[in-house]
Amino acid sequence: MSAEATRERIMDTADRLFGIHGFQGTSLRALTREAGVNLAAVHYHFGSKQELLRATLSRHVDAINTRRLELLDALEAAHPGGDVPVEDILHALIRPAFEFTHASPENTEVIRRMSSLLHSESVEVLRPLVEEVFGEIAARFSRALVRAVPHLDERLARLRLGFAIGCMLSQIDGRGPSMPGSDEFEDAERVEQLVTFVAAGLRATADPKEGPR
Amino acid sequence: MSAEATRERIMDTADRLFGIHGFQGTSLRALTREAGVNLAAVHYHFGSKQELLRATLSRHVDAINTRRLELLDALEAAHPGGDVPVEDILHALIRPAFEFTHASPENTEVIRRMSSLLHSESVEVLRPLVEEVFGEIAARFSRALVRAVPHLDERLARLRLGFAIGCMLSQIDGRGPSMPGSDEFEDAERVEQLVTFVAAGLRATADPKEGPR
DNA sequence: GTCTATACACGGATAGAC
DNA sequence: GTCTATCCGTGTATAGAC
Repeated sequence: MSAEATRERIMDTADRLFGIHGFQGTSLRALTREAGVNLAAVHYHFGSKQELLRATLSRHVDAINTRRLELLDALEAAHPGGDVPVEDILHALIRPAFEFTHASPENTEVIRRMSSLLHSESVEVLRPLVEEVFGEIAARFSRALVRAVPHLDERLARLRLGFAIGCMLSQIDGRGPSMPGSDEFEDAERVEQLVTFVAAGLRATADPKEGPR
Repeated sequence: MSAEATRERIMDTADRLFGIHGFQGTSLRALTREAGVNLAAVHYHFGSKQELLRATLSRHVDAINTRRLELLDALEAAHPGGDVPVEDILHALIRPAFEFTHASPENTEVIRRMSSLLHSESVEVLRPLVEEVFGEIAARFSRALVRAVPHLDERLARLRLGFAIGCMLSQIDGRGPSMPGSDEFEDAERVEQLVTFVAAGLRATADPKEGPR
C-alpha cells in the first residue's frame, strides 16, 4: 500500500475517534485496528501519538487560518484607502472558526482539543508552536488593526488581539465554558455580541481615567 | 496514621509534583513514594488520579474565588448607592488570579492545568463542574455589572462576563499564548490593559452601528 | 522505503489480607 | 484505614519480512 494512503487512513480515523472518545480515550490499538493498518505504522509515519494529534489538528487549523487570510485580503482589496472597519476585520478573524464548528458536530471537539493541547504543553514548548501556527495571522491582523484604529500602535494591537482571541476561543470551546447562564445565545447572535464587545475594547483609549461614551 | 493527615500529605505532594512535572508526567508510584504513603491510598481517598487532580485544583480555585468575593463585598460596602465603578469590579475579578500566579512560580502551571482540564473534559461533564466552581462568582459579578452599566441586562451581563473571563484566562495561562509578540508587557501593565479593554467591551452598546467614544 | 509481529516497561486500578 | 500483590491496557521500540 502507498505510504500516503496509510498516512491519510490514520489521520482520518484519528479525526473521527479523537472526536468521539477524545485523545486519551482513544488507544492506538483501537485506532489502527479500525483504520486497517498496523499498530507500528503510527510511529513510523508520525513518531508518536502526540505528533499524530498535532498533525490532525494543524490540518484543520491551517484551513481556518487560510480562510481568515482570504477574507482579510478581500477586505483590504475592497478598501484601497486602508479604512477597513474594525468590525469587518473581526468578522474575518472570528467567522471562519465558528463556521468550522458548524460544518460538523465533532469539530467543536477539535477546537477544544487544540486548546487543551496548548494548555497542557509547557510554556517553553508552547511558544514556538504558537508562533508557527499563529505567526502570520498575528502579523497580518495586528497590522490591519493598527490601520483601522487611530491611536493603536503595533505593540498594543498585538496585546489586544490576544485579548480578542482569548474571548473567541473561550466562546467556541465549550460554548462559553467560563460562565454559567450564557447558553441562551444562538451562535449567530453570539458572534455579533462578540464582535461588538471586542470592537469596543480595541477602540478603548489607554487612559483608564477617561470615560468611554 | 490519621486519614486526614494522609489526604493532606497526598495533596501537598501532588501540588508540588504536578507543578514540576505536570499531571501526566507524575506517576502515582512516584507521588506516593515521595509522600510516604501507599500507592493504593490515592484510590482509597480520591478514587482516581483524575479526581486527585480535581481536588488539588479546586483547593486553589476556591481560595481565589473567596478572595474575589471578599473584594466585591468590600466594594459594595464602600458604595452603598450601588454605583461601583466597572473598573473596580473588574479588578476584584482579575487581581486575585494574577496575585495567585505571583505567589509562587508554579502557580501559573496550576491555572494552566485547570484550563487544560476544563478543555479536555467533554462538554456534558464540564457544565456541572463549571457551575459548581463558578456559579456563585458568575451570579455575584454579573449582578454587580448590571448595576454598574446602565443598559446591561442580566442575560447580556453573563455573556460579556464570559468574554471577560476568557480574556483573563488566556492572559494568565501562558502569558498570552494566543498571540506572539505580546510578551513585552509586565504583569502590572497587562492587568491595567486588560481592565481597560474589558471595561470598554462591557460598556459597549448592543447596536454595532453606533460608534463608541 | 513500507509494513508486520512481537517484546518491553510502565501506567492506573483493584481484590483481599490485615 | 492501610498495605501487598497482581492485573490488564497502554505507548513505545525494534528486529526483520516484503
